[in-house]
Amino acid sequence: MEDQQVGSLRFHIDFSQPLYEQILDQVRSAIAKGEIGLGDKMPSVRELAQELRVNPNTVMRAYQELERDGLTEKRRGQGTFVTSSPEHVRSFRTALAAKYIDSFMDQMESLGLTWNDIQSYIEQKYDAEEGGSMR
Amino acid sequence: MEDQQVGSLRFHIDFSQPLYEQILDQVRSAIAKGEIGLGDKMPSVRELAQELRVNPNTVMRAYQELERDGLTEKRRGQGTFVTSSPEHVRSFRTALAAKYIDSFMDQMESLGLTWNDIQSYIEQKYDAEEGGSMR
DNA sequence: TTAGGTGTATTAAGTGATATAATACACTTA
DNA sequence: TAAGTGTATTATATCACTTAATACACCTAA
Repeated sequence: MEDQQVGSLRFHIDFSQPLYEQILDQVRSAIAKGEIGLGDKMPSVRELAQELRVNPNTVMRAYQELERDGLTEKRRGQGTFVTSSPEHVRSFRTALAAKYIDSFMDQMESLGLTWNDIQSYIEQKYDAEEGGSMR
Repeated sequence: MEDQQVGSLRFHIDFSQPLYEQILDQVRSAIAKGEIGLGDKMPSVRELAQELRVNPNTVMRAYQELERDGLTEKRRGQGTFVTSSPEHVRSFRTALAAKYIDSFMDQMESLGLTWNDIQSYIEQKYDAEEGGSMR
């Protein structure tokens, strides 16, 4: 699949998952990682839809979820903007991470794996170090 | 939701996910954790369908996937049995765990979390210890 | 004031995954 | 032979997802 750049946002869209979900995840990621700055203007619904060759309603769905998450704010007639509140980003990131981690731990438990099993695998595969990043 | 016991298998089925997927996951888990023994007979397609109040085709779909995974074997006219090969179970468990872990690490990376962030959260929440289990 | 860009809402339609239902067939065991 | 296996087929229904075509209220800049 091909990557697409729209403003400061990068997208890789395929058909493995719902389109609105991929848009949602990738914008979330960009905000969480600071690839798009606090207060920055997002692409308009119509523009992003056109760039990604997707229906405006599909982009809308992703944008509405982003606002519910507190990651964006809308200004009538002006557009959609990334929240200016670092706390909003931080708390959302924490909550989502917790959700992912809990779900992951349930999966591991269902396979009968211990925490040490997981650590072994990860440290071996990702070569994690004290204080290092994951890559 | 209510739990159901069918032979040595426990099920909790709800409507949060596809039915065949829940059946699949829960049988996998039972095999991986040894809750149902190697070589044991599984409930028949019709019996399990009746117990879970689900269509036989839905159980069939889960059973076919289990066989593709190498976790079960079918004997014509006799029924479906858990594989007698510990290696099959072990290799499947390893492969599935790797898939889960990789997907999880991608999620964490998308939120900009480091391996240490994850460790801190888990050790705090699950109170993991050296050599201990996850619960 | 006007023109064009915002987000939003509505209605209609199509597709695919999921699930149910009813039925039939080949095979094995007792 | 009878009953229990897995399997296959056909039809139907529902729901999530997506597209399409419009329309409306709001804001900004010319």
